[in-house]
Amino acid sequence: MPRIRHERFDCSPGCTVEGTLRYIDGKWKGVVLYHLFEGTMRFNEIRRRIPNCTQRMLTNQLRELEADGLIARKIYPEVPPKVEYSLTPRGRSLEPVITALKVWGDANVTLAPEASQAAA
Amino acid sequence: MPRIRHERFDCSPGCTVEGTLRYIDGKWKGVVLYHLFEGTMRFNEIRRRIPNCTQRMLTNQLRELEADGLIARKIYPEVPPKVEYSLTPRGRSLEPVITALKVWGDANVTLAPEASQAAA
DNA sequence: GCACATAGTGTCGAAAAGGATACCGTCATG
DNA sequence: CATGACGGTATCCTTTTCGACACTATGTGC
Repeated sequence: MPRIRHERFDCSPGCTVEGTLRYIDGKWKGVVLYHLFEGTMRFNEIRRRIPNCTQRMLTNQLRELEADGLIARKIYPEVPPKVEYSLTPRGRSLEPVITALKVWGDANVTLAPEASQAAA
Repeated sequence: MPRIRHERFDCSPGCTVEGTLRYIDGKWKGVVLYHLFEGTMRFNEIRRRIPNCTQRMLTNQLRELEADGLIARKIYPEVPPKVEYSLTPRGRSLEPVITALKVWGDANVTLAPEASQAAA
């Protein structure tokens, strides 16, 4: 998964903004991170909290977050399998960012867009 | 332009995070907003600040930001054409978000990714 | 007449992201 | 023996996004 979005971030002063975006961009990364702030969780625990996300997508997002060093994946060699996800310090340092996103969203985002124009 | 990303944001408590992301997601929106915090600007002024963004892309991003009510577009009926872009109050309210993104980015984003692994 | 600047638009095509679905191995339960 | 839970993969296909490039209109300067 390329995950490029921008080749470099020194083109312009505001480019580090895009740089950060690179990490949380991905359809479910924001929510995943948000939930992980609550604490360590197992795969299906996260899954249940994000019902609209398919298993494949969740796996994808978790893998990318892991590759970016934002979350840690701990496998317990048991049966049935048990895998726990938690934030790394780097991931935890994103908390103010996610919080800012959430605060703005709570104030400005219409929860169900269709409701406002579903008068068709 | 669909710009959906998520159908609704009430599926899970963290979903407003994705809701906010919907507005600033788009390859150059973060930078565009960032630059507009400095003040009103003309089209080519913005363009010069984001050299890697093509004209068509910039137009696109500006149109989407406008449609989302984050920026205002003022056309002066002159020749040669003159169009000014500025933030709306709603757009300005995103400032803490963009700032949070920038702060984290400044601290955590490697400016030129290839430099760190271009040892090929 | 030609090129340049402004602020775009239109079309095309490639690449990436996302979704649906089916499948894997193992153990416990019924 | 069949089923379900766990934590995934593999494959296929569609949608979305991005980038390149050409083209528009008008007025000015040469």
